[in-house]
Amino acid sequence: MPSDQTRTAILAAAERLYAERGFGDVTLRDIVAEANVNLAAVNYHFGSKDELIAELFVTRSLALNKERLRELREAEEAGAGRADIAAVLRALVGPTLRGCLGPENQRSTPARFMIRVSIESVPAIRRIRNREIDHLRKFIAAMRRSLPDRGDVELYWGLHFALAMAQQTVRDSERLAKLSEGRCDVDDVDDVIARVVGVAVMALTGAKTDGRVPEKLAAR
Amino acid sequence: MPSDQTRTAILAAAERLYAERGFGDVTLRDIVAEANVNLAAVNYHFGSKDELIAELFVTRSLALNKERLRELREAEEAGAGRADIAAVLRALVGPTLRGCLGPENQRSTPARFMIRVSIESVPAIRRIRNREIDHLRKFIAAMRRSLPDRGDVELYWGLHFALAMAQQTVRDSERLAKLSEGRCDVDDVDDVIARVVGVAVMALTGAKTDGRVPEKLAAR
DNA sequence: TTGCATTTCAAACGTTTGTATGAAACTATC
DNA sequence: GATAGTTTCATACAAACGTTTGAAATGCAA
Repeated sequence: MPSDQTRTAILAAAERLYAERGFGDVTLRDIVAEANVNLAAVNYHFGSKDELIAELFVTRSLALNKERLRELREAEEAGAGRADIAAVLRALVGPTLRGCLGPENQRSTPARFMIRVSIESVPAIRRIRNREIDHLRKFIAAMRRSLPDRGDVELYWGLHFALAMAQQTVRDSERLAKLSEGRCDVDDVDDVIARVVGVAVMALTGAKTDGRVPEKLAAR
Repeated sequence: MPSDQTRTAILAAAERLYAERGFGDVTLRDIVAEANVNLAAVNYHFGSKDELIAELFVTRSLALNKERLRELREAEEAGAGRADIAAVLRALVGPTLRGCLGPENQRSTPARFMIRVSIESVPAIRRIRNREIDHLRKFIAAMRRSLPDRGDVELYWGLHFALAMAQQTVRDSERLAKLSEGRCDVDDVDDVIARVVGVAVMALTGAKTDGRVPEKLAAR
């Protein structure tokens, strides 16, 4: 069995650097310096730089999808098969928002890496991204169960807008903070989630809700 | 007076290539080939690659802001100083959406270039982007006039979400098209604008509207 | 220990990048 | 049409990049 100590160090270092500085200006030499391994190690263990990026993306993508689906299942069980639409949307945008916002020290590198992916879109990743569609379809199905009288087109737009608001909030939280002179608190993760979900629910139903987690669920 | 024929050719070629393929993989040699000028011309006329990008961005940024403000002024005049909130938001997101969506042949290179800027965020541009805040503040002011009983924090979030939905729609219209199997028509620009504005208005007021241009205005 | 496979390492390779150079071509003024 | 200023051009340059190489080091079974 091959020792994968070096492999793991490279993956961790690469993810950290990509999350921080983006793909554009992180070189293999940066990565191996951060990981304290030899330059040739990347090509030895992964074949090429692109394959390293691809492996990182696939791993994190599967993990994010899994967490989203876990929360979705939880929501559907709580609603006896017909989840509250707000809960479905929380399962969709919650994992990303929780991982990327909040106090500096508790933001997760994986979540910030995934945001980089959504920002920069390098060729190595663009080729694999198709599986995302199938994943999102599961959420469309859940939304359909939750709002059976809405047309599919409305559901697509609702999901699209929910993801848009969530992603843009992580991507450009700085601009919002500057614009509002700090009065929009993007570190209050629960508030941000409630806002995004609230607006998305209104987009889908026309009714006003606050998008917050109901007491009975939030208590657990 | 120096002839700026070469200058103009370079600017046009660079904008086209950047809009199409992004900053990441467009080299100076690509640009001069497209513009049919010598390699050294870029450094002669612009000083460096970064200064070329910066000039492009500043030009287009000013033009976009100008068009937005023109539509905003039009909306405020139509409302006698107190514009309909939907009209304010249309002035904000309309120019970008109209330039980037719709039939292939009528999409504008400048608009697609600006979207690239918002996607990739190269260092050369990140340094200049601060002026954007001041521009957005003018829209906040207009929104405040339009909805005087809303708190500023709500206005900030509303503007943020409106821009988020608009930008994500242009950035990833392909995913929405695939997800919906073509049933969300992102080429119907007026419909997209109405949806984005409609949701943003609901986010701001809690009331449902269709976000469409009122007949009396649409007729002009 | 011996022998073999795996892993590390320093060094180099071939490209590609943005930029610099100096001569040639062009333009306009006198 | 000679001169000075501007622009073009082929070419070169140094730096940075991902990748390759072959030898040294290491791990492990016999």
